Amino acid sequence: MDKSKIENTEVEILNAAKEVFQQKGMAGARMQEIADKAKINKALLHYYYRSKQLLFEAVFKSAFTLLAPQLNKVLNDDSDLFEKITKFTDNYVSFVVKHPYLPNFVIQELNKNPEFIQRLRAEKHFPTIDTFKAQVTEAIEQGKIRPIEAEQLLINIMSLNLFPFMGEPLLMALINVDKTAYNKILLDRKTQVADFIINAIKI
Amino acid sequence: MDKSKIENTEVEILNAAKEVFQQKGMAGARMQEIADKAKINKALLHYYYRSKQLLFEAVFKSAFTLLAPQLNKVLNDDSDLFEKITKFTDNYVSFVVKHPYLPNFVIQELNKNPEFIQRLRAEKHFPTIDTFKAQVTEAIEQGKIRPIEAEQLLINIMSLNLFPFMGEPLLMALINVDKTAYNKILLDRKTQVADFIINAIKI
DNA sequence: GTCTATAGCCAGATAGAC
DNA sequence: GTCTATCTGGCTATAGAC
Repeated sequence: MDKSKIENTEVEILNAAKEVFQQKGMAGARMQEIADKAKINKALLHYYYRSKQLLFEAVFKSAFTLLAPQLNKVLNDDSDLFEKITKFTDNYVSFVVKHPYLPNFVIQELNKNPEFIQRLRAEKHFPTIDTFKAQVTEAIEQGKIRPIEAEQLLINIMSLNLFPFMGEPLLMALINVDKTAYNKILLDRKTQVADFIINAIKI
Repeated sequence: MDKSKIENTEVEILNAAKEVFQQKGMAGARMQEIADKAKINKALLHYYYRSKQLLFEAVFKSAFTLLAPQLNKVLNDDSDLFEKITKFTDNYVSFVVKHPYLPNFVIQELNKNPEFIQRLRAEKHFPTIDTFKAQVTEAIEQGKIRPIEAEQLLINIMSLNLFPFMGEPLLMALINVDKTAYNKILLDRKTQVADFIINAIKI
């Protein structure tokens, strides 16, 4: 009744594969390392997933499925605009603490295979900007925020939230702090990023 | 007197290697592809650079040497704070148009080899935050901008400028536009990003 | 389903002719 | 300096025993 007995081999492999692929990417990942992490042998990887490519695709799909709802919190949650921004920046930091390599993995592999987008778009729950756009337009008309294109605002929100994690080593070097101090800075962003954005747009 | 006759083989190789490494990363790059691009054979790559690792390091160093002065424009240019932000966001877009894969390459390889930072720090012209920090502190004391930590402001400036390029496929999908429309949006950011930041901090 | 052993391929690196 | 040919190791994938 141990948890590891309940989870079957297929799941063990997928979890190990997530770790390795997300840290090393498709090109850098090694089937041997995944097998070692899953405490099985290489042959079993192929028994369950046929090829490295298919195992990778399972990992990628799973990663995107986890990331998409996070992004959707800005786009298709029906709370007030400022509240959404506040909740999103708070939530997102917590999400990345749990899955530190995931967003960067998704973005890098999308960069290398832009055609993945076509396939993802077919899935249900693929985020769309329409609701967010209407909300921004309305807030502008009501004089609540300065005029700004919804697309630009969305890019800004995403940038301010995703980049501090993706660019961590570079940013740590630039601001000249160690990992502990940098983590403190990231936690502060849970509230500071929303304040920054709201200050930028509110009238 | 053709340009390609003046440039020697070593430079041709480095240029080809830049293209391949910056697009595919260390793990994904192939020596054969670099040789093909440089219109020479694989043996010559080793003749000039000994190994893939050393060729990669030459490319990485060259890339960082190009990127560092760009980042320094925010940190150690002695113009006024608002003016710096404006100039930086304008310049940076132009820079990435010329070197589309470079910033992402540097960041990804730093993520995979955080120890590179130690070596880079030894170089002269490594960007430091001190001047920028003093400038932010002063602007706050003078009541020109709201209180904000210089580190957070720097992270915000970097995020808003670097991420729209690194996350292009993801952002294109989210805001549901094609490459042409997205490029237009990026060009608009030349001025919009600075406005956004200044609105966020000015009193 | 899980293992060991190995086939087969591909990439980095080298030898040696010119 | 530049080439062709080849070595060597490592990696994906499969065969086949249990």
